[in-house]
Amino acid sequence: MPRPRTPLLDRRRIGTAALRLADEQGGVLTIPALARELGVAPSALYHHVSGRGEIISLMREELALETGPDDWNSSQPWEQALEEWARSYRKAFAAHPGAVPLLATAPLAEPFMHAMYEKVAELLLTAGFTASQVMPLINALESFVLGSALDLVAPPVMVSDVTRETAPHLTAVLDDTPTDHRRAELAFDVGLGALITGFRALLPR
Amino acid sequence: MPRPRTPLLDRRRIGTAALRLADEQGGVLTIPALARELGVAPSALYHHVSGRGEIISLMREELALETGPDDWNSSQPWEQALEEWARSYRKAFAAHPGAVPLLATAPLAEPFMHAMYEKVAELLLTAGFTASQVMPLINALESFVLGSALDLVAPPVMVSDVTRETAPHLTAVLDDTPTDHRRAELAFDVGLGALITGFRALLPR
DNA sequence: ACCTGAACACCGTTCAAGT
DNA sequence: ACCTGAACACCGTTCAAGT
Repeated sequence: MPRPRTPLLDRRRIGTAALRLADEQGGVLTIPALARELGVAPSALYHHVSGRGEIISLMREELALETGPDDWNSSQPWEQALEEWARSYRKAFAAHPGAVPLLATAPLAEPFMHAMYEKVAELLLTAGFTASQVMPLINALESFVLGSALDLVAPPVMVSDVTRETAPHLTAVLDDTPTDHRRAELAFDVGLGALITGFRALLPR
Repeated sequence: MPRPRTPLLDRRRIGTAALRLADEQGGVLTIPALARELGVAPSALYHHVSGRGEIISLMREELALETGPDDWNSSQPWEQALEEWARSYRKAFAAHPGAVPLLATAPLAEPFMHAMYEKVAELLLTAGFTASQVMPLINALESFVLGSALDLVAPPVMVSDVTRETAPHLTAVLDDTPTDHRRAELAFDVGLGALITGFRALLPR
């Protein structure tokens, strides 16, 4: 067990493996399991990261790499560009649903965030929003995307017999609501559309 | 150390203490610390709850009790009623910012959720939305509220010197954005207003 | 610089024993 | 029924030792 000629580990590989593992295990991520996955001793990880928290940061970096600021096209009407951004953002989470509870509790990590924000900020300023409007708009949309990511793994609302009696409107509504993955899709589509409509209403006409 | 004549513990007290403790400790909740807070041995907790997961459920129940379905008035124009609901929902989270990462990763717990949903479902049906529209609308708004709750404890975006050079639009925008708690408030206000405007646009006119 | 293996403090949970 | 104290498996992290 000497030092290998070529390193077994690097931060990128740790992030990738952690993301895959957490997804498979439904949000449970332990250092021993991660080390096993990577074929090293648990202590080896500490030569590359400062601890568990940083591993989760690496997972967000990995996620951001998969989205990438190039994943959406900002040279089109701002409504469509913004929608494309939000969809690509959420798509990254949807690719690792099991890991979402670990990832969606904070915005994506530093360098990527800046690249993303810069692009969106320019988009919205060009669209005619004021400087003081832009960041709230971005934050609001991001909150919606993170919340919607969590919604991907939310337990379905159950219609028991008591529900049927005590909550007739809810029951009627649930009867017209899909129970599979289309439930969260639908909610995201509706919310995203509404947000953009609402944003447009803020613009001088 | 016999059995006390009157029980030291019940689920309600456990939930309350856990919520307070997690808030103080910034999302860190351990069984030993909780037991110490309650003046009992850690093992005593297992006579009232099945484990750590259920304790977190109790915290959500406690939060829901603080909001309560009576905290907002549904007999007013649906826009205002819906806004009041969303605000009271988020206010509950804002009262325990430190605990948010533990709480916002799932919707509030069972019985309260149903009472809340029933009331909102009736509100939206009466407003003229179709049965198949209502649940997506509720889910979208809830995702936004949960995401906004997480935004309460999001790390602030830092404007370094490199940002200033590589991200001029972002820099300009951040210069016009508050850095204190009003940042998240503003984002919530803007997003909530936009969502409701967008919802209204879905109604037949 | 990079990995191993032993070691430590600590956590979540179980269970027999006590009233 | 409700609590204690001991016990167990397991986790995150540190560190000396090896190349």
